[in-house]
Amino acid sequence: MSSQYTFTGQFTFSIDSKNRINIPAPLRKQFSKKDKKTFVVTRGIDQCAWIYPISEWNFIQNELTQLSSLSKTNRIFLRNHLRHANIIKFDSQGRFVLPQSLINYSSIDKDVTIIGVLNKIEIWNPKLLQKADQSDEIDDQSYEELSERVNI
Amino acid sequence: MSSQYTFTGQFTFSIDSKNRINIPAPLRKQFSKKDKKTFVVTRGIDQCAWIYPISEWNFIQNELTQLSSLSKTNRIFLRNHLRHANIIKFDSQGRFVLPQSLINYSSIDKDVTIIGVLNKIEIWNPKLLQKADQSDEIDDQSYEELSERVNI
DNA sequence: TAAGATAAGTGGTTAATAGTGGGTTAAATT
DNA sequence: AATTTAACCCACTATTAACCACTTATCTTA
Repeated sequence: MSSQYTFTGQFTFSIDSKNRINIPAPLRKQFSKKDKKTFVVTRGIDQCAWIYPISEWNFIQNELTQLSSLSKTNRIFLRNHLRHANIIKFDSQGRFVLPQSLINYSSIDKDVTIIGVLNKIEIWNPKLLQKADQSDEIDDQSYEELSERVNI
Repeated sequence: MSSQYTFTGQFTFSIDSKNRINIPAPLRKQFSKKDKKTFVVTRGIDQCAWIYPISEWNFIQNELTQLSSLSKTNRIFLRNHLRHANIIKFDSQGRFVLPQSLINYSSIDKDVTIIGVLNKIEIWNPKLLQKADQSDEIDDQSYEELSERVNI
């Protein structure tokens, strides 16, 4: 199933004294009415925060409800993926407050880089993103594997 | 069948001198009118307490009645999951008293971490949760298996 | 190209709500 | 009947969310 969202682009904004971050207008405009300015911020797998529009998140959540809590692996997985998920709305100016736990997790200081990655938005400390950019090279072998799945 | 409840997020509160714990407002708001502030607190499989809204609990109970008591595993499982279940309502401030037996079981002292895990809420001693977080790593093999079932 | 108009980003203030503590009354237990 | 326990109510404080205002940037149109 493919998403209705196709976030792209990169923006650098600042986080204010009340921990509010502005969602760049080009991304914000994509939010459909049915999502009512609502989204989920959670831990990314890398050292950043992820934002999913609520309808996207609901889709993921539906898959998670299939996992029984009798399995230990499932319990750990569910706990750690759900407890960091915050349901949030952006205000009339298009901002939201980034929870302190996520500020810590992604080592965000004053400036943030916001990038669109198809069905989600990522919030980075600019320096960490730059570092990840340099170190996280994709090797040729992985590119070969990707080429079989994605036709660019 | 999927639940109407989709609890998420993490909150750290304190338990007061009368053993009352506040249910975080974002979670409390989800309670539907038909559940009338009523829920079941019981032992979690890990060292924590689990909270199910009463309608969720009724659904689980239905599933449990399918298990034959001829099986020893079933007998033990049923016994241990049913005998610690307390039906409770939260007060007009949104608090409830956590039974002493569950305080002991989950080694709760002064602070508690409350996390939403879809159809249930977990109550933890913050230190134990942190410890569980560190020790309960999911190995690569399990991640592989999960990846075939959940597309995140 | 310049000026006006519109939208975007940033900052602060106020009002509502959430969390916490304690006290009083009703109920239950011994 | 007395003591303990649990439910209910009231009140204070801190945090959060809604609101208002200003500046900067971008787009439009003359």
